[in-house]
Formats: sequence, C-alpha cells, structure tokens
Amino acid sequence: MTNAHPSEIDDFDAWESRPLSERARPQPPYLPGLNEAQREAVELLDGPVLVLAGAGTGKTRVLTTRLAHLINQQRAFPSQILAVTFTNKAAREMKERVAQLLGNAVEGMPWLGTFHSICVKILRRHAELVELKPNFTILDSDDQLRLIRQLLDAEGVDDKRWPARMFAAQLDRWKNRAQGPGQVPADETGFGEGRGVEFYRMYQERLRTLNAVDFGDLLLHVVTIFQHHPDVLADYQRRFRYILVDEYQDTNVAQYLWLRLLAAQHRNICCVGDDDQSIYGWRGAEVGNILRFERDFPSAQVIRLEQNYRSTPHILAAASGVIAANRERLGKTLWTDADAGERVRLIGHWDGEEEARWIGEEIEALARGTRGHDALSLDEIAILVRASFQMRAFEDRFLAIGLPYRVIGGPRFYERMEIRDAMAYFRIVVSPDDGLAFERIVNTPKRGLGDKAIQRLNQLARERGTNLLEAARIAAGGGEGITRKGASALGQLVGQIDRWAEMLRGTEVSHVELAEIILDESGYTAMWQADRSAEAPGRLENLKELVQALEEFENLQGFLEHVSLVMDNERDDAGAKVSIMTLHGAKGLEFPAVFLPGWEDGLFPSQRSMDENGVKGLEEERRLAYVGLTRARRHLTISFAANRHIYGRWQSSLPSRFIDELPPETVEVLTPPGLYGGGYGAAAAQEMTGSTLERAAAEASTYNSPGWKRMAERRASAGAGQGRGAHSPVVNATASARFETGTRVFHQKFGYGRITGIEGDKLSIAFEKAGEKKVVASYVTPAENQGGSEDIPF
DNA sequence: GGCCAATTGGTTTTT
DNA sequence: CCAATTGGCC
Repeated sequence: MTNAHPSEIDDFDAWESRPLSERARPQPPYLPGLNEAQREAVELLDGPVLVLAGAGTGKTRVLTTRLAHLINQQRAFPSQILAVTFTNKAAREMKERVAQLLGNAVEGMPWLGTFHSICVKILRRHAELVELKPNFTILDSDDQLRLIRQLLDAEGVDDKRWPARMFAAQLDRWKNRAQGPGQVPADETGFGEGRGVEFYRMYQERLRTLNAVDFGDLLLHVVTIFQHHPDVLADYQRRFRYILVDEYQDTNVAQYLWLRLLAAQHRNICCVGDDDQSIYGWRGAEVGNILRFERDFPSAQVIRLEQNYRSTPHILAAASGVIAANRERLGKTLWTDADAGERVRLIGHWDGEEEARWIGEEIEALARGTRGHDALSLDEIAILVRASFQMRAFEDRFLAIGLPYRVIGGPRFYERMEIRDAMAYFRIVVSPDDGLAFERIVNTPKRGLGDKAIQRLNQLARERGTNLLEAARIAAGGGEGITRKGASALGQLVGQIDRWAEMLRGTEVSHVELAEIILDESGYTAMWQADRSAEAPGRLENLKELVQALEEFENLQGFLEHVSLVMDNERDDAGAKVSIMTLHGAKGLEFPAVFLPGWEDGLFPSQRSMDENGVKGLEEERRLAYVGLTRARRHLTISFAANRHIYGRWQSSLPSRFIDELPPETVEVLTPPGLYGGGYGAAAAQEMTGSTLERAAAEASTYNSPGWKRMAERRASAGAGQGRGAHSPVVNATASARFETGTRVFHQKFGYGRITGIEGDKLSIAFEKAGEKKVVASYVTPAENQGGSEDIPF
C-alpha cells in the first residue's frame, strides 16, 4: 500500500545511498548563541528526546533551530519531518522562523502543522477506509451540537434530563481518548438510561451519512486507520524519519497514541513541553503523557531548559514558590542572571471596581514613566484574568478614562452568525450531502419553512435513503406533507442551489464572484440590508470581509477547509493598547508589565475546578497561576478584592491561597497590614469579619509603605462621593443633569450618537455607527468635548 | 410559523 | 447583571 508520494521516498533512497562525504556540512551558523542545554536539545537528533522547557527558556528557539539543523545536516528531506503544534499560530511561527534560519533555502514543509490539519491531510487520502468520501466536511462544535440535538430528539430523549451538551461533552471525552463506540468502558454508558454507546453509534452513523467528521474524529479516524491497516501505518512510519512535538504537556490520549504509532519505527521523536504549564486538562490534555515519557520511550534522553531569559529573579522566585506546592511534577528550577529588579507587588482592594480603578491609574503611571522607569508603551502591558467576566470591570473603567485597550479572545470572526450562515450556503453548493448546512440556510432568510417542514424533510430523506437536498427536491414536487407555499419555496431554493453548483463546476465566474452571487440571489444580503437593528451594518461589513478573504484561496472548497481548521481571529487593530485577556489566552506570550487581578479564593483558584476535580483541579489552577506569573518580564502586580459584584450580587471572599505561597521576600505588600490581619493571604484573613475589614480600611491611611501612601493619596483625591464607584448616585445626578434628549454625544466605543431617552443613570443613544444602545451616562461626553473628562497623555 | 416575554444559568477554549 | 434560550401566544 503505497498510496502517497512514492517520488519523495525514491528521492530519499537515492540520496541516502550517496557517500557520507557528500553529505557533510559546514558548522551551521545558528548554533553559537545557544546555551549548553539548548544546544544539546538541538543536536541530540537521534532517539527519543524530551525537552522540558520552563517558561521563558527559549523553547521556540530550540524547536525551530532543531528543525533547521535536521534539514541543514541533511538528516532528512523537509518532507520527511513531522512537526506538530496545537495552534495554527504556532505552526505559522515555526514555519517562518525555520525559513529565516535557513535563508529560505527550504521549500515548504508539508508535514508541519497542527495535529488536526495533518490528520485531515492523512484522512483525505484514506477516507474510504472509514467509509467516508475524500471530500468530507469538517463540522465545528456548533454543527456537532445541532446534530446531537436532532438525534436525541428523534430518539425521544428528554433534553431536560439528558442535555445534548452533556452528551457532546461525553463524546469529546471518548474521542479525546481515541475510543470508538466499541471501546467505551462499561461504566461510561450511563447517558440516557444506559443508551450512551447506542447514541454514539447512531451519531457516527449520521456523520457518515452526511459525509462529515467532527474535530475529534480527525484523530480518532486516523488512529483507527493506523490500527487496522498496518500497511498504511508502515508507509507513514517510514516517511516520518523525525518527529517534533510542541506543547507536549497538552496532548490528549488520542494524540499520544497517534504519535506513538508514527514514531514506532524510527523512534526519532522529540517532544518539547513543560509539565508546569499544563492548563488544558479540562479539555482532555493528559499531563500524564509528559510525566510518563521516559517509560513510554525507553532510553529517552531528558533535557531541562532552566535558564530563563524573560523575567527578573523576583518574578521567577514568586513563580517557583507557587508551583513548588504542586506534587505531580517533574521538577525544574528556573534561574536567571538578570538584575534583581523590583519586587512583585501585592495589593488588596475593597471591591472589584476599586481594583479596576487602581490598575487603570497604575497603567497610566507606567505609560507616563512616572514609576521610576522608562515609559512603557501600552502594548507592553497586560491584564490577565481567570475568567472572562472579570474583563468587564476593566473595560468599563478604561472606557470611562479613555485608556485604549484590546480584549484578546473575544468571539471569533468565523463564529459570527452571518459568517456561519454565508458559509452554510457555500457548503451546500460545494457538498450536496451536507444536510446540516442545508438545514441552516433553508429558512434564512425566511422562506416559510420552519421546524415542521425540516422535520418532514429529514424524515423524507431517511425514507428515500438520500440527502436533505434531494429530499427537498422531491418535496418541492408537492404531495409530501409540505404546504403548497413551502413546496414552492423549496423548489426555488433547490433550483438556485443547482444553478450555483453548475456555476461552481463551470469557469464562467470566479469563486469570489460566485460567492457574491450566492449571497445576493439567496436574499441573504438583502435580509440584513432590510434589518434596522444596531448590528445589521456590522454584519454586512463582515460579509464583505468574508468575500474579501475568499480572494486568497483558489476555490470555495479550499476556503471552507481553511475555515473549519483555522478559526483565527487576528485582527491587528492599530495603535498601542493595553491587552486584557484570560490566563489561558496568555500562554506563550510575554509582557514587560503584567497585572494579575482577582486573586481570591473561589475565583482563583476557581471553586468549580476544586469542587469538580479536587486536588488535581487545584494543581491545574496553580499551574495557571504559574503561567500568569511567568508572563511578566519586569513589573508584576497581583491584586485581590474583598468584595466583588458578580452576576448582580455582592460576594465577599478571601485572598487566594496562592498568595500565601508567594515567598515573602520577593513581595512588596502595598496593602495595609491591618486590612488582612498583618500577614497576607487566606490563612491570615481566616478570622477577619466584615466589620474588622471596614475598620482596617479606615485605618489604611496610617500605613507607611510608599505604595500604600500613593494609593491613599489617590483615594483621598478621588473624593468620598466617587469612592464607591462611578455608578454612585452623586455621579448619576451630575450625569443626568448634564444631558438631555437630543444632545449629541461621544462614546469611547460606539462613537457619536444622539440621546433618545434617559432612564436614571442610563441613556438610550442612537449611535451613528453602532445603532441604538443603552449606555451608562458617565461613559458618554457631550460631542463638543470628546476628549473625555480627563486628559490622558497618549 | 413567527415573535415576544419569561426564565435560566453563567470557568477556562483550540481544532 | 445580562445573554441566550425556551415557552406561550398570536
């Protein structure tokens, strides 16, 4: 079974038989400059190697240099190296940097990519082995959930008792462990009164009918093929002479099996990772994979990268102090020869709003350079939170003071409704079997075909053993239990799809033009043009962007595959801005100044993690703390609030237990000692009551640290009225007095608009760009004075 | 079949 | 508090 690239293999054999002297290479220019451990990690090319790369130790550099070295030393053709990453971003970066190292001497590496993209490539070649057609579609989790809903509904499962989401999660767990319906452990079939495996089978069957796979299938199917078809496996084993894996601590069982199968012949597998940065256990990652590496690959060499080039000793000490409390770890000691730098700052606040206000002011100080350092660009500052709801407090505050920020990891472009709709139109034109796509668009725009009609179509498709599109064609003829109006609408739609499919095959129009025609003729664009809601203009804008994005692809098919695998959302909006993101989102990044707010027990570590996963959960939270701490280069500030406004109710909490784990000598405490009983952290605060907290806060101005003084001054100057936040009655009164209906105003986020109504502290404003919105009065300034209430010098 | 009001539940996220 | 989804009503 030599299905793939025989020419490449022949080339290699020819090359391998050449005398050694011809293969010799001069000392490569990229080796000097690496430290000893890094160099070892680059040069140990043969056999299994585990590189334990602590945060900031030059992991990416090692990985890319090793790749370049393999090619430079002619150990293998680029096409014989398998290099896997988790994200497209990482893959892209690696490609670029290898090309840079080798001076563009290498034509692309076909097997450098994410687990999923590489699996797609393999699976398309052998699709028939798992009863798929090579042009199968890849469903995202949204489609997946809809399919599950349909299935469970058809089986009469009560969604209240057995929610579709729950089954989706279960499916994920199974697929993450590469367990097909036949390999599900007996004690995990409980879903739907013991019908879990039955549903799993049916779900897989439906996917097959749709000629579709979900994300989990990409790995599961390939592993299944490898296990059942030794000839196919042998082919790939032979091809991949060298294997490199990034972020090994994040691999799940399926990925692990996949790697082990592929590495079995040459055994040249190099995994790079950091067990201390494993933070994706909740989505199937197995820290165990990295902890067990030496057992899995006997004679493996383990290299530790421990010299940190990113952070100051104080920051490293803080991170080490926290992570040392974890039991399950391989153990590394980061060190640096950088200057001590300033200590990690720790500060407690009365509530979340005060925390946001304080951080806002600190950021302004950093940006002005008034903290005794060179001024920082806002791009060099980040706020890392545990959960995204924490972001709002910062957004609110920064909007109010006009501090530019960017939220990283919001809703992705390709996840927007209008984009998914448009894509569904493209999908049904490209692949007539894609019933989910058809279902999505059949009544968008409204064609009078609701749930009833769709149910009937599905039934019809089942009866006739055909796909939804064909069923619709039949139903359009009438007499199939669809109303006359519905049948005629169906007939029109099917006719349109046929015509578009015809155009797709022909050469008359380009795929970009076709896309425009589809969106136009279907009435989809018109639907949004007719929509008077605030979002409509933005959606039309997005559709334009979508069509524009198409231009970079050869055809619709290629584009669709790109989108299903590369859900990137890198919008590079210009201007220096503070980054606000989750700790998860910050992995792999670094910033000169980092703020870590919300270090309260229950929030961080998250109560839910601890409740659901006990010590394991707590340890993962602790690794998350470690990731957060090690993002900082020079300035690091941890903070917590005694009270927080969560989901509309006040909640008070104790400082995070992780705070107790910070080595005291690396920390500068800005919180008055009274506020949390002298020491800091949960243990010290255990016995504090609300009233003692209040009294301590009142005594705060007597505290003597410079940081605290600064804060006290600020607090005093802020004035008592605003001390409890921008939403206080005082502010409201001023605000409503300042505005009246019809006033033209400016809002930091939504731009210009006219006030259409006032309710208490909230204004209804018809924005010129963003449409009608309700906005808190204090975030809006009269249009004549758009500079805002404070002058910010940037 | 479509629209509005009430209800509910709300870490972390890539592919 | 707020969004997303569901249930009831036209």
